[in-house]
Parts: sequence; structure tokens; C-alpha cells
Amino acid sequence: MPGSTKSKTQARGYHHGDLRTALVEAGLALLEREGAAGVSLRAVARQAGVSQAAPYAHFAGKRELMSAVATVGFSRLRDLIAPLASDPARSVGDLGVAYIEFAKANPGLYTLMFGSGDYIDSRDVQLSHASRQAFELLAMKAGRKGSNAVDDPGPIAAWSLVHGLVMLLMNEKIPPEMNERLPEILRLLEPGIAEHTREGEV
Amino acid sequence: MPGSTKSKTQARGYHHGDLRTALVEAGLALLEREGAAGVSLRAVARQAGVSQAAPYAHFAGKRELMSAVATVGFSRLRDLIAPLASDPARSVGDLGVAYIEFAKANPGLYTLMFGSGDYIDSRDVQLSHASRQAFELLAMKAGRKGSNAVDDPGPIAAWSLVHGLVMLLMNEKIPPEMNERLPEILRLLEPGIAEHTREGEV
DNA sequence: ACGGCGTTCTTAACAGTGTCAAGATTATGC
DNA sequence: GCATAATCTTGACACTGTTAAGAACGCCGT
Repeated sequence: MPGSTKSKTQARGYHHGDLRTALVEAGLALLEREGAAGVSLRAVARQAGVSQAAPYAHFAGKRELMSAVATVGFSRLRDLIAPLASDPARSVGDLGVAYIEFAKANPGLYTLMFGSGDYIDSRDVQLSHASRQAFELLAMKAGRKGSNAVDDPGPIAAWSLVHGLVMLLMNEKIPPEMNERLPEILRLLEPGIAEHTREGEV
Repeated sequence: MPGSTKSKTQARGYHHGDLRTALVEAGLALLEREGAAGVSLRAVARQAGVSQAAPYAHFAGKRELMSAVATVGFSRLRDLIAPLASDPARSVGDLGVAYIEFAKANPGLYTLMFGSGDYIDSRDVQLSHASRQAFELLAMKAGRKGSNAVDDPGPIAAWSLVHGLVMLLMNEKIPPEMNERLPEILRLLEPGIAEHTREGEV
């Protein structure tokens, strides 16, 4: 039974077989190849080999499709930094560098994931769940041990610093030469977090 | 002489009189009223009372118009934080708070200003000049005295932290309750910058 | 086995978009 | 005062998201 003909994009009769995931993958591919501007519902449908209105059998609209694409992005980000987060030999800075490399490798996807609610539904259950998972990995490293991650200023500051850096670099607000000084910049937050952690201890 | 008929949007013959700035102001108004999604070239032209293709006499395309709108945004931001930057009694955190309040008051404009190159031309001369001016005000407070602002990790870290915080809040990646703890979060960077500044001194 | 039924997909259409070409209208410089 | 350049309008093209109507298919109960 390895030659199962229904799992992939094989069955191409009138019914596609697994259009939903095929559309999401087409979206990811277009995002990398053509950039965010080249992603239209119709282009995604073309890429998946179906007709313009076919996606509406699986998604309520473009926002819902793009939310699914962004959700996959957060899962990938989580899988990338999970091993680093659980490795005690790694610092917050190491996590940040890996994070930034993900963003630079998938700029369109990253922009979509953290972009405005015009293109994704940030209240989508799957999406916010996936983004929370990725964030909690950061929090494990940057946070006080006992506190809830979402209430702790330490992890939030770390995430904000890394995210802001990525965005300013991507949109050419700061010179690209700063790429080489990223670890140095990230380290500027460490004394503040250490101080804060000390205060927070019982 | 108060009824000067040429300065504002008054002269409405065949020729508008000052369409260029009227279009930019219409763009700003639409951005606040309808959000970024409601801003189309045609809607801007309608709002200014001209026809759909009229903007092409003043802008090469939508990107150029939006770049002009974003440039106005950076000028406003500069004017807002300039007095704080030159006041020695104000800290970096005070600047950051004012910055964040600007973003929260004009979310659509802020998103446009720092958004992707699909909607604005980040290499536009006027635009990058205006954004640099705003940044240098931040750098005056956060930077080492002697160094060029753009090469100094301190100001860049400060800007990144503030910008990332704003973005994550706007796009609902972190809970809105964090709004009240903004000064606390911004303060986490201060020990790192102080340390860095000390190292940098001669 | 087979017939109905709900899901999936297609074609066609609508309103809206950015952009360009041609032409009408007006201001401006000689 | 008139030619010329700048400004604005109308009309069109290709594209977008979305919906309606119906065709093709898989499945489930009999």
C-alpha cells in the first residue's frame, strides 16, 4: 500500500482529491516566487490547476485562505526554533538569530504572518494558536520561570525587538549592513531582562 | 483678503489649482476614515472631486502617491517628537511612548509608512529623507554622542523595540492589556544601552 | 446494485481596481 | 495673441474578489 493514489495531488479527475492543502501550498509557492503582490485567489487556483471559484468550496474567501497560509508559516517557524529553545546551551540571542534567518529566507511569508488584518484574520483560531506556540518557545528562554509568558514583559520585549529589527531591515528603513551586527544588537536587551528576572524572584 | 480663492481646494474650474496636495490630503483622510483597504486611486480621485485618471498628471502611479502620503506621515511624526528630543528632561522612554501614541492614533498611516514596498517606494528620495529625519531624533536620545546614528546599535535597538511593539500590538499578536505596561517594557533596554555607551566612550 | 444527496468543481457574470491612450480644456511663455 | 505645454476627462483593457446557477462526482442507505 505505498502506492496510495489519493494522498497527494495525483487524482486529477473532476474532483481534485485534496484541494484544500494544494491551495495552501500553491499560496506558499506563489508567495516565495512572485512576492506578496503576485498572490491572488485566481492565481492560486490556476497554480493548483482548478478554476477560479473552486477555492470557495474550501475557504470562505481570500482572507481565510491567507490565514491558513500564515498558519503554516507559524508552524514552520515553531519547528525551526523548537530544538534551539529546548537546548540549554543556547541563549536568547541564538533564538533571535534563527528567527531572523527564517524571516530573511521567507520574506513574503513572514510579512503575511505579521501583517495587517486586511489580508489575514488574526483572530482565526488555528492562526492565533500557531502564533502563540511559536511565541512560547521564545518566552521559555527570555522569561521568568514562574510567570505566564503572555504577561511577562521580558519575552514580549525580546519578541518586539527581534520583530522590529526584521521589519525595519526588510522595508529598508535601516541599512542592510546592520545584518552583521544583529547578535550585538540583540545582546543589548540581555542586561535589562536579567535585572527584571532578579526583581521577579521570590 | 481672507477669501483668497487659490490657496485651498477652492478653485474648481477645469483645472483644480492644487491637485497634488489635495490628492495627498484625500489619501490621508481616506486612510483614517476607511482604513488602508479603502484607499484606492479612484477613491482618492473621487474624494478630491476629479476624475479617475487625473492623478496621473501628478504621480506616476499609485505607489508614488502613497509614497507622498507616507512622507507626510514621517513629517508629522518628526514634528511630534522633535520638542521631546531636544528637551533634556525627557528620557528615551518618553520618546518611545509618544511614538507609540502616534502609531495608535494613526494606525493606517503608520502601517503604510513602515509597510512593504508593494505600496510605497521605500527608495523614494523624499520618503527616505523624511524617515531618516524622524529616526535621527530618536538617535539623539539613545545614541552615543560621537558616532554616526545609523551605525550605532543603541538607537537601532531602541527603534526596533518600539516599532516591533507597535506592530505586534496592532496586529493582535500580543494582548492589548500590554498597553499599560509599555513604559516598563521600554525601560528594559536602558541598562543595555547604558552599558554600550560606556564601552563606546574614549 | 442503485438511486438520491451533498460535496466539489465549472462557467458566467458583476462591480471594482490600476493603468494607458486620445482628446478636450486651460494656463503660460514668447 | 497664439503656439505649446500642462492639466483634466472619457473610454477602454486586463485584472481582481465574489456570487449564482448548474454540471460532475463520491458516498450512504436501502
